[in-house]
Amino acid sequence: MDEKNRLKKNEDFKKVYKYGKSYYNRNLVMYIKKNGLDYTRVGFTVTKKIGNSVVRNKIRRRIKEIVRQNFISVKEGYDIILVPKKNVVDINFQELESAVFHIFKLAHVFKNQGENNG
RNA sequence: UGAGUAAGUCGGAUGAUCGCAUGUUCAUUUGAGCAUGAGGAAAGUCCGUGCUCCAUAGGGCAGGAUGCUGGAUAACGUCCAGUGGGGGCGACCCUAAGGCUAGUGCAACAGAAAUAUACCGCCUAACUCGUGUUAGGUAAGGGUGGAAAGGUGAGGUAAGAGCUCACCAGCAACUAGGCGACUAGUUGGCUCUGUAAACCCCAUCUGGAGCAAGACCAAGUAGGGACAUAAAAAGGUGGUUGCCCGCUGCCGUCCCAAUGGUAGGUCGCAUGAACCUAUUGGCAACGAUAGGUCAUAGAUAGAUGAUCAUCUAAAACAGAACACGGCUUACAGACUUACUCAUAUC
RNA sequence: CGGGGUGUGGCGCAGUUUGGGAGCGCGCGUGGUUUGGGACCAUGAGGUCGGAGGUUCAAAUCCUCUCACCCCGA
Repeated sequence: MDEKNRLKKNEDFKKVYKYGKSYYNRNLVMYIKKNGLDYTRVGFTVTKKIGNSVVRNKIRRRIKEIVRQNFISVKEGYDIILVPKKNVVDINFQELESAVFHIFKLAHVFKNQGENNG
């Protein structure tokens, strides 16, 4: 997972929020959109409702680590934004990992799954 | 041993695997090695500075801030040493603490009366058999209130009253000590309600905005920029934080595909009112001199995480965003030093 | 990062400037009216004035600290 695989520009975030499809479970919300490139970019949004800056940083780092470890099995050509919900504060790393896997399967972004046309 | 007061320190550690940011060396397409990598409050943004820009920051008014004294400091609403007041047996702690005797305002309800007074009461005189009525004196006692015109005691009086005296409190002047806040003493007249975190007065300070400040490079897009004061300088029309004075642009001409500048990028950006050691001035805050240290966070969707093992067990509050000096607020647990009181023993 | 505002019965608000009685509308309870309901009439309950401290005789109001929410600028 290189620097180019990070979603950074505010303009790109706005595009995904506006035109992308959304999936959710009890811990996460995911926005996804085809970007027309040959690689996938991932961004993270942790809102102020989650907690103070220490809590927000910890959650963002954990999600980033989960995505980094499993990035090799994600399909190319998508912009993805992950937004944690408030109950993420109370769950541990393994539960968060299974929540991320669950939402990736819902959106069909793993390489052994079918096409997502979002 | 128990209870307490003050000051200060730490605030998870070590190892292994994967991964991040910056710097540097080697390779120079990918990459590899090494070093470093959040706090005591980084927080709140409550003050003060540095730094940057503003075409008016100049003068005056208004507004704002501070408010016992002396000192420290780049500066402060901070700190130190004192003074007065308050609390504690004590160690010690708290203190927006200038001026209502410059002026104005306000003081509900209760109460007779709220800055002036006579409801009950006390006393005297007249009238009445008498309960009492009328006129006058009084501020001791009662009741109301946060506050009723010094307090306590004695003398005095028809009853009373600083009316007189003693002590105490307060005020003014003088003398002595202290740089000063103030303290001590003497004398005097004889007493003055509270509120300035009410307007206000006095003393001191005060231009505004803020690193998303601002400087440089510069796609797209768009026409833009420079100079001058000639007939008149009067006038008109704009700008200049609330107002006035004052200051200033335009009411002309010329030039240019370059100029200005958005997205984006580079800088600002970390060597600083820095830290350590020694000597030295000062009660202290703090300073002076000499030597030494510095890659020791510097991002821009924003770097510290995940798993395992051991200690003892998972640890509190909490994450730099230009920097610094303070204040305030949050904080599991552990520890150090000095002092006070009580009890017991020697 | 900077600037500004709000917090008062269950809900929406006034009162804060100039300190002394805590109020208004809707809603709620009870009674009346109606064959019954609505509307209407009468009456009643319900508030630590976001929290803590201070000034004052007295604080929703003045001052300081603090918490939550909302809006604006770049």
